Amino acid sequence: MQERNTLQKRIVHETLISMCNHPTADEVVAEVQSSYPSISRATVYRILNKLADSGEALRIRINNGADHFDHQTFPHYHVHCSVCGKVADVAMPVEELADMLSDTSGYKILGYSLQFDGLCPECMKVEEERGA
Amino acid sequence: MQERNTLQKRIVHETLISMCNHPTADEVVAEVQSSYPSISRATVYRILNKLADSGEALRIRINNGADHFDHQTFPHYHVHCSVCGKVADVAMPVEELADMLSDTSGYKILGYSLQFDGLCPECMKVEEERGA
DNA sequence: ATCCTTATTAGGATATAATATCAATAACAG
DNA sequence: CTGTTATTGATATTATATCCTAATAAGGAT
Repeated sequence: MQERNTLQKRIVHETLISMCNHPTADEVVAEVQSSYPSISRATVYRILNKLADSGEALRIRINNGADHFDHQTFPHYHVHCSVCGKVADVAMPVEELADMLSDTSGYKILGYSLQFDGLCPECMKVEEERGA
Repeated sequence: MQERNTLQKRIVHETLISMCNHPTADEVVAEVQSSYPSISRATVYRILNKLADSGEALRIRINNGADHFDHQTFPHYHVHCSVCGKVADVAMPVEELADMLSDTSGYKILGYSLQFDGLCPECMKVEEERGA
């Protein structure tokens, strides 16, 4: 048996979808528990991680703070306000985006960070050998 | 008096520059303390933050792990191996980079995350009012 | 060179975020 | 319905980073 459909998974995912402000894991916990007090923090964290790992949600890492989650999975980017911490969507091609953002969005862009995740050649080799 | 040139600042910055593996703050602490045991963790963290905030270093946030630092400040990006955790540089224009990376680098790209930091219009307003 | 002001530091305590542990629960295949 | 085992709840623990405070020292003024 591989994976089970539990009430908790459905509730956490639906709650995330209903929240449009790029909530942190703890904000999702609070929202879930407002309707289902018996669902534990560990469960919400576990399910959010699974959603992020499987590509059903995005995890957004912010300097000096908790991870935020986004149920929108189409390719897009995020702006994070250094003062109030709000996270907002950006839906544009990325080249020279920082400048465009400064010019057109009203944001004052101070910096950005792009990061790819995946397997390096060495680890892919190991994975293949384990699988074969 | 605005800012003071301390031995600690020089040592931390020089140590970061000498480390080419995108070290975490704790790795910088260990390296610094191997030569200067009296320099405290809090000091190294403070100085690394200051370097990142002033643009003299880059902070790279990684899912499920500590921040990494990079003394190279020219615009470039990073690949993070999900298995071994290594961080490597990417020096290419970013459009459709994920696909290019998969094809040419030997990495298997599973996802990426781009994030801008700055001030949102509301916070800029507040800042301006405070300054005026 | 010496004094003064105050930015900075050392070291430990504390805060915060996320994960590990493990017994109890419940999904679902047979 | 039953058995297997993935999943959960609750809490402990870890990991990462910051806060706090007295002591130190940078660098301007004398």
